[in-house]
Amino acid sequence: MEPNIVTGSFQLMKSLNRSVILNTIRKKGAISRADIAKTTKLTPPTVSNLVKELLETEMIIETSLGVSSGGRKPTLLTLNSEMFHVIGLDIGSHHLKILLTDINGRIRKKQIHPIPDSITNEGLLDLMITSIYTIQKNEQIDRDKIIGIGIGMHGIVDVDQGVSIFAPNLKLKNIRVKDVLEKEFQMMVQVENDARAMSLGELWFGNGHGNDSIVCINVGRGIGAGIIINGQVFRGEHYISGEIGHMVIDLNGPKCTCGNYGCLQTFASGPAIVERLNKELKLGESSILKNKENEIDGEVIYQAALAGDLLSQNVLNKAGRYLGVGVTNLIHIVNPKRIVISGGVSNAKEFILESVKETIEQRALTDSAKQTEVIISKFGEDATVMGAIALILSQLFATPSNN
Amino acid sequence: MEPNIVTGSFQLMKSLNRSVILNTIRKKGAISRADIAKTTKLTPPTVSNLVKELLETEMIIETSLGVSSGGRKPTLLTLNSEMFHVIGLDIGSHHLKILLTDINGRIRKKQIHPIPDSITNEGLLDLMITSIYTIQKNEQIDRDKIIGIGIGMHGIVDVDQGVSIFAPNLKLKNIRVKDVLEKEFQMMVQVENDARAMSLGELWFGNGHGNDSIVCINVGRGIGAGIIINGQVFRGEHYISGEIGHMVIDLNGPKCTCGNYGCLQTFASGPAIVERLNKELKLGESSILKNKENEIDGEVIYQAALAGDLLSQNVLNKAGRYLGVGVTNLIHIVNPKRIVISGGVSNAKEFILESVKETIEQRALTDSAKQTEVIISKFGEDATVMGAIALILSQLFATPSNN
DNA sequence: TTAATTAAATATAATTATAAACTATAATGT
DNA sequence: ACATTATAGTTTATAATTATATTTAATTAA
Repeated sequence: MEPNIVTGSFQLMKSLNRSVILNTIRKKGAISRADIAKTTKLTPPTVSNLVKELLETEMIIETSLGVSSGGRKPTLLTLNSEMFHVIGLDIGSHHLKILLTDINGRIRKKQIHPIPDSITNEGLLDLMITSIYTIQKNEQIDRDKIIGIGIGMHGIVDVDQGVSIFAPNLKLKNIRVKDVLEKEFQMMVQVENDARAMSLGELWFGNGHGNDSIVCINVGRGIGAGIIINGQVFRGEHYISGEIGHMVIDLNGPKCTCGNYGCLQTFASGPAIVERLNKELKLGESSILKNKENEIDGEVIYQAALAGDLLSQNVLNKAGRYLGVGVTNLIHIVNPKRIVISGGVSNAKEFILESVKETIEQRALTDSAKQTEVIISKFGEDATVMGAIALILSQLFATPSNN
Repeated sequence: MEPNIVTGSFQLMKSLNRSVILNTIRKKGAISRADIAKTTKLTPPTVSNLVKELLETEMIIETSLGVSSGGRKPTLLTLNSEMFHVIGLDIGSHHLKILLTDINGRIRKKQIHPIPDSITNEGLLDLMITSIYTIQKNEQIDRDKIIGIGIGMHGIVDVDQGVSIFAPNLKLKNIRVKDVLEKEFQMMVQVENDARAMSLGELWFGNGHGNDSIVCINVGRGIGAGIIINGQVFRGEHYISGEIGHMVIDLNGPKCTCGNYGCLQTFASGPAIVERLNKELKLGESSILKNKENEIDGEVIYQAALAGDLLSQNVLNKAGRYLGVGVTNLIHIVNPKRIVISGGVSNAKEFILESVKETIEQRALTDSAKQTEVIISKFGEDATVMGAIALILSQLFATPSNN
């Protein structure tokens, strides 16, 4: 089965130009036909014709008149953000987060539903469906004004089939998300791994904005990366690109849940940090967390560090340095312009970020590699669900490549 | 400075279709206009028109008549391989290898020139220029029948500027290869890092053929990888993607030349293997290489292993397992369909390949990841120079994306 | 021989971008 | 106030292509 060959045709030409114009409006905000022609190098009549069609489909609207510096005032065009909407879902281990946004990614409504323990495939799909109906009815938005449903979930996702192949934290396999939701709602459905969705979210709306080659690292219970190359999510052959949690950085390191030894995850994930702190406490290190062994989690350690607890600060710093080793390996392989760190552990940015940066500075091979930008996610907890929104928008605004 | 926006135009449409047709002829060999129309889904008149132009430029020729199953015999079209040629250079540490091929990558002439010790930038450029004149005159090929010059060289290469930023083995910096050669020869010049060139060579002509997402790992004095995604060389932001030789796999491992500890290179490169064997000999291990410490290099170890020397076999096996750890890390990050191993160490394939595969089988996260194909380079020593040829051909046959 | 079949060329139509001319509108200078 | 100039946007005509339909050419098989 050959992949469809992209040939030049009138259709392609037109849809390419329509897409160029649409993206120009999206990126520049309110812009006149004349300015679109200038920035895209399309001729004014071409722009006028395609703008007319876009106005008819109500994808864009004429808003106001701009200022003139001598001459007719430009009529400014913007996306018709009131008209169309997108739904995003984040399927976590214990909660389903659902978001309704406009076409610019501005949030209209956010809801959270608990996911019962030992849920089945059908149960989860039902929960997704009812949550979508609920948010849609609450906000009274016609179904045909919703463009699509994006879903970010942990584990391994077959994006082409729209199937969650394995979701370890829910103990589920082969959930046919796309099929079921497309049948129920008759609209575009995109399913993606959480870290990869996240990275697209940061690219579109967050701290990756303006770049086209970033890596987003999700440090929480596990560690996963989403790799963006040329503005596209990079998935690899079997949808497991970016599984850096199981990158071996110490052949003689601690045993990992995956069976190997010295995976990055055993050094820098949330659980690894908690474990390290507990170990140090047992060894008799002094800390304000002494005798609170049962209450300790990531947030507690972070608060203790903020309160000046040296042991907590030290443990977080160390995690940052280990993470830095993994990040440096990643820089030497993928060499992105910017790395965005998100997930639970990134909350403790004051104690993590600097040691990651220092480690890169020490270890990277070249001056340019040392200059790789490392920043914290803009969205924190909401990174995945924003990414789910971006999944749909990136389809909507994609430049066509087949006819 | 915005990147040029790709807009639809008649030019683009036509050049896209011309490129589609040209690539169809390249891939399928002798093919009729009618079959081109069928495989590309272009209409017969479109194909006829563009074929006429391609015949006029002499890029393709009508060869023979095919067989008919009732009806007019098809006239078969092929690339005019006799007409156009490509030159490839491999700049090694001690030798310059130069190759002249036809447009299908078939070798017409190969020459090797020694590179003097302590050569200067100018000296190296002169050597490149004279080697090109020599091979051109030897084969009596007009300059306007040579499409371009591809160059693969070790170290860090700025592909856009065509500058070798740093070539450690030659102790040279900032060699302005592209500028100088383009001025001298008035033709296309492409410079690329050796491992990346190599990977393109394997993709076009070698053991990556038919794939569009492979990783080629060059294991020799150092370890470097070339990553191919969607048929394109992936370079990263600062041209250092694939520098896996300095991927840390053991935080407490041996010191590397780069200053860090436990880089993959300290476990699985040629020098690392020699060093390990010497160490074992000093510890008193029995081997046919005993008391030959001064003669030992990679080739000697390989021959000893072939001759049944257990220590040599063991050392090579171990290197394969360490390499496997690095490769597994790479699989979890880049997740290619196929991995091609080349470079000096890959000569010892009988003792390396199986242990790499076993390690992946043991360590990879998912069944599909375990199934990543691992094979040895088709070209061995000539992998880089074949890649240099592929650099030019990939430009020549590139599908246009800007006008 | 003749009908059917396949290949390729030709004529004509349809689609869309492009160029040039034109209309609309506003700011500015006198 | 009014001409001049500048800018925005539309209309019309034209050019560059691909798409469709038709024709011609060359074979094979009955």
